[in-house]
Amino acid sequence: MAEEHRTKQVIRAAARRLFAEHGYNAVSMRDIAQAIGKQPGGIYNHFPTKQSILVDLMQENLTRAHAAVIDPINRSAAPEQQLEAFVRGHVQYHIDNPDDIFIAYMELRSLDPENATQIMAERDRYEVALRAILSAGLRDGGFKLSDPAIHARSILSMLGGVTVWFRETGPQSPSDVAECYVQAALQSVAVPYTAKHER
Amino acid sequence: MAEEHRTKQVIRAAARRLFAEHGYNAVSMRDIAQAIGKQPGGIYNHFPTKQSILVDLMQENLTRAHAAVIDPINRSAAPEQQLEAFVRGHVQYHIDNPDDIFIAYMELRSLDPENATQIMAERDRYEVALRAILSAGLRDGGFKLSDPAIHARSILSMLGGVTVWFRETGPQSPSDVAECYVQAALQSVAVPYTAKHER
DNA sequence: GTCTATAGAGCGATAGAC
DNA sequence: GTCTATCGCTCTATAGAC
Repeated sequence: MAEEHRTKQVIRAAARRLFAEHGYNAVSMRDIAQAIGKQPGGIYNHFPTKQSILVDLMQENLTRAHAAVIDPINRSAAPEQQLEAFVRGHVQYHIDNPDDIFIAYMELRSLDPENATQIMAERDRYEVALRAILSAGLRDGGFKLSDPAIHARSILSMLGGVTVWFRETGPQSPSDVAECYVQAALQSVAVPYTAKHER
Repeated sequence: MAEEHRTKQVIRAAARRLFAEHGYNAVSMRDIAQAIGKQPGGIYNHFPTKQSILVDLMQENLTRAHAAVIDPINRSAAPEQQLEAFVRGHVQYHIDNPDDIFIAYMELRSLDPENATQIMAERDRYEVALRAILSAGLRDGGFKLSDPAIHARSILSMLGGVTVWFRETGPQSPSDVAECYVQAALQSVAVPYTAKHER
């Protein structure tokens, strides 16, 4: 990967923080310029439009999330273990990248139509990966669920909430939080009245 | 006056729809005026500022949600039944009022500080009600959970996701969705967590 | 109570010096 | 690549006719 200009990275960092805190529409190019100690016009040497900054941040986030959560999952392991790995990685990524996650959830509607289509297509790849795990568990009898698509969205919705309140809580460590969600996710698809699987 | 009241309600309905669709900051007074077939200046005969429209919508939503979900719960019933009633009412209210719910989640940061404090205080009353149910279930042994505060937020986060995707799904009826969430919520507090050893 | 008209401020984006 | 300066536009809110 080519080394990118330092100023561009500084702009990214400032925009990420400001977009997450105030929302894309509430942040002006002047705000970003002030945050990095430069003049507003200079930003256009690195990004052609304000919208392009948002698209850049969202694309980079999706690429990193897929690499951090989906790619490491052992696709030949049992579905229960795959789901546990997914939940753990997902929660950890959310905790490690709260601003990117917040932007991803909140600013889809701030994208121009063509950009929104592209970002949502990339986003779908993430949900498809979870759905594949649930479908595998449904086929081999390890999971009990009515519809993999519904449960995939239910789990993602539940997991998505972690960034809403994690910063507000005090003594819970990231692994505590991940443990709580792993339990909830596995239970939500668990087969009742069966012996616990061996570990 | 009846005429005044009617116009104010029309403004509310238009603002609710537009704020939910595009976000508070992306909607102008001109947009609202155009949506109701009036001129922008006339809106100020009914609301002193644009912000006051948002506050009005959020307050009304919280009042209605509390009346529809919390108030009907039988506080002398078993915690399991109270939790089920809460989840069912909560999901139903979300399905019935998607725009209000979306605004409540997305536009807290668009509020001026004093308005945000007031709205969040009212919001807390809702979470406190759920926490009381979980604590009651913890005391009488019906629930097994580590921390009512954590599980209350976990459940609310999970339930909050329903409006994100419910419109996108096809054949599921509201009662199907409520059933799915009732099961997930009850399971998340009804099964004891068995700590797993580190590998 | 709704209209027309506009004030005053802030916006994204551009031009050109250096 | 950053600066100064500014264009053209949109915004919230107000003033005053009717």
